[in-house]
Amino acid sequence: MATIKDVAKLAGVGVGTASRALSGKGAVSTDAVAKVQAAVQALDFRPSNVARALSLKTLGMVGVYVPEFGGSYISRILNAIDTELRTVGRHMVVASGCGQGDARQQALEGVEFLVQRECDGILVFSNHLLEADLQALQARFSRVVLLNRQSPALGDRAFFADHEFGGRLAARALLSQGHRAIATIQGALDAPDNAQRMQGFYAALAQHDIEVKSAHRMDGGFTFASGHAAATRLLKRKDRSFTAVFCANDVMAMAAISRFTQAGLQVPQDVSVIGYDDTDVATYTAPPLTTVHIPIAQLGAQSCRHLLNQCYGLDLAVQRDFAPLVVWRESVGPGPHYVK
Amino acid sequence: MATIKDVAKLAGVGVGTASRALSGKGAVSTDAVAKVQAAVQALDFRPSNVARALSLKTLGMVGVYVPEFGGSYISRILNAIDTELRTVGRHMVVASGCGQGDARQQALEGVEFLVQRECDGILVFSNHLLEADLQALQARFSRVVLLNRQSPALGDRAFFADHEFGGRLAARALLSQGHRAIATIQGALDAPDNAQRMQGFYAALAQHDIEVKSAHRMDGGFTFASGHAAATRLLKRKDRSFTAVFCANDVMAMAAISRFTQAGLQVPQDVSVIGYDDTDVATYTAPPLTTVHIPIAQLGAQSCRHLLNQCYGLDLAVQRDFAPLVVWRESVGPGPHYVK
DNA sequence: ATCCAATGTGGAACCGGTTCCACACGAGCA
DNA sequence: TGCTCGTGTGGAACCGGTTCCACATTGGAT
Repeated sequence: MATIKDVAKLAGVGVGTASRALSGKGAVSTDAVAKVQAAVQALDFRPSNVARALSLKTLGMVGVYVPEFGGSYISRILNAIDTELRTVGRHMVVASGCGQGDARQQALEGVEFLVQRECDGILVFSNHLLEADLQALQARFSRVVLLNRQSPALGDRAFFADHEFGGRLAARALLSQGHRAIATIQGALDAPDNAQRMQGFYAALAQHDIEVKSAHRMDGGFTFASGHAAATRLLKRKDRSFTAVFCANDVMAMAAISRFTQAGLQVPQDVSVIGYDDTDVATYTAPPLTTVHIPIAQLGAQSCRHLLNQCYGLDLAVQRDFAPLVVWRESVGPGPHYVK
Repeated sequence: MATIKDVAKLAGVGVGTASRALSGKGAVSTDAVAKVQAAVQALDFRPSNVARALSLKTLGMVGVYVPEFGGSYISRILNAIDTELRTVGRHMVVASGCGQGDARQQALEGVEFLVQRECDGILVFSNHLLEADLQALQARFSRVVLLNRQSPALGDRAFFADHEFGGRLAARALLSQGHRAIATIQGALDAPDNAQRMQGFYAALAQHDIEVKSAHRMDGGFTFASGHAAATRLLKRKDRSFTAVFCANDVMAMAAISRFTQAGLQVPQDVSVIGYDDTDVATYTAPPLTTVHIPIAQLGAQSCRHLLNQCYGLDLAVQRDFAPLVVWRESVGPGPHYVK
C-alpha cells in the first residue's frame, strides 16, 4: 500500500505539500495539487484512517449501544443513525447486549466496550441502566446521548418522545369514536415509557369522567404471548362490557386481535383495538391496526445530529419535538356513543 | 490521558519494558511487571488502540454490510456476529444500504466504505451484488465472507443454507400430512434463495408424481402485501381445489392465513399453510405457523468464525452444515389423503 | 530601491503504541 | 580465567498521517 511519502516522492513535492494538497487545508499551488493528484492516481493511494486518527485524535466513529438487534423500534433507530452518520462521513460501531449477566450488566459492559474503543461519542439505548450509572458514565465520558428516555443526569443529552401525550392521543381516539367502556393491556411494568403512556391514557379518560374498571386492566409484557394471555383473561371475565381495548404496543394489539377473532368476535364491529408504536406488524394484522405512531426514526436521527454537533463541532439543526400521532387504519370503529 | 511513556517514567523503566510488561509478550522480570502495573493503576492508564492499530496494522474491527437493519433474519445474524466477535475481543462496524441508487449500488458503496475504514475483514449480506462485483471485491480485498448466498468467485468464503433441501422439507411435510393438491406463493423472483427453495419444493413433489397446477402458482415478493394479494388471487380462482399452500417466507404465510381466515376458511381445517424461515412472526399468527426453520444465527456465527480465522490466524472450529428443519406448529393439519 | 505582506514549500516533530537492536549481567562450563 | 549462553533492559526506529516552523519567492505599496 502506497503511503503519502510515496505520493510526495513521485509528485516531486514534500510530504507537507502532499498532505495539504490532499486535505485541501492550507495554501498549495494549483500546479502542486495537479502533480499530487496524478501521483495519487498512479499509485492508487488511499490514506490510512488509523494514522490520521492518531494524529487528529479522532476515529470519526460513533458508538451505539442497543440491547439487541431486532424489532422495528431498534431497527428504525439504527437505520436513521447510520444514514445521518454516513452523510457526514462518519460511521458507527454497534455493541449489543451479549454476554452473561442481567440487562443492566450487559449495558454497562457494552458501553464500557465502546468507550475503550475510543469512539468519539456514544448513543445509548437502554431502559435498564440506573440513573446512577448514567451519572457515572457522564462524568467519565461526556459525549453521550441517551435515546428514548429521560434522565436528570443527562438533561438535554437525553432524547425521548412524549409518551404521556401518546397515551392521551390513544384515549382521545377511542373517545372520539364513541367508546366509553374501555379495557387496557399494559406493557412491562418496569419500563418507564409504559408507565407514561398508561398515565396519559388514564388521565385523558379521567377528563371525561371515564375510568377503566380494574377488572379490565390487564398486565402484559410487550410480547405476543403476554398479549395473547391478557386477551384471554379479558374474555374470561364475566363482565365483558368493554367495547374497545388499548394495548401498550402493537405486538400485544396484534395478539389481542388474533385472540378476539379466534373467540368469534369481530374487530372492529364487536370490539375496537388500538395499538402503540406503529411498528411493521401494525400492517400485518387483519384488520390493519389503528395505532399511535412514535416518530422513532426522527428521534434516532436528531439525537445523532446532536451528538455530531458535540463531537465534531458541527452545527446541524437539531429538532427535539417528537410528537406522537394516531395512524388510522381499520381496527378502531364507531362505538355505542358515536355521534357523527 | 496518560501514555505509555508516562507509565514507564513513573515505573522507572523504559518504554520497551513497559510495553512488554503490558502485553505479556517478551521477557520481563516479575519486579518490572509489578512496578508497571502499579504505575498503570496510579495513572489510570488505558492504551490507545489507535496507536496500537497503527503499529500492528489491525484495528481488531470487522465490517458487516447489511442492506438494512430490520427483519428477524438480519437481526439474528447481527446478534450472532456481535456475540462471536466480542468473545474474541474484536468488534464490528456495520454499514447499511443508505444513500441513493439501487440496491446493488448501495451495496457497492457500503462495502467500499468498509474497505476504506480499514476493517480487518468484511462480512457481506446482499442478494444484489453481481457475481462480477464479488469477483472484483475479492481481488482487491481478500478477507471477505459472503452470507446466505453461494458464489463461484468466493468458494468456501460463501456461507449458505441448503434452501433446495429446505424446499424439499416443506413439500415432504405437506405430503406426509396427506396433501396432494397444493398451491404456492413464491418470493422475489430475482432472489436466488427463493428459486432454490421453490425448485426443491417442486422436485420433491415430482418424486411423488405430483405437480402444482400453474393456476395455483402465485408470485409474491416476500412482503405482507404481496402475500395478501397472492392469497386473494388464489381465492378468486374457479378451481379452488388446493388443500395446502406453501409460502416462500413467513410474512407471506401470515398474510395468507389472515386472508383465508377473512374469507371464512379455517386454517388448518379447510386449508393448511406452511411458511419458510421461522422468523418471529411465525408465532404471531393464529394458528401459529408451521414453517421451515433456517439456522440463520448459526450461519452468521460460523461465517464470522471463518473470517476470524482468516483475519487473525485463529483456529476456531467452523461448521458448514446449516440443515433446515421443519418446525411443527398448528397451521398444517391432515389433508384428504392422510393415513395415520 | 526597500520593505512588507501573502503565498507556497520542504522537512522535522508529533501522535502513542510495538518491536528490533545493542548491550549488561549472571550462571554454567571448559 | 575466559567463553558462551539466556534473560532482562533501555532506547531508537517505525507505523502513516497532520501540522508547525523556517525559509523562499512573489507582488504591491512606500
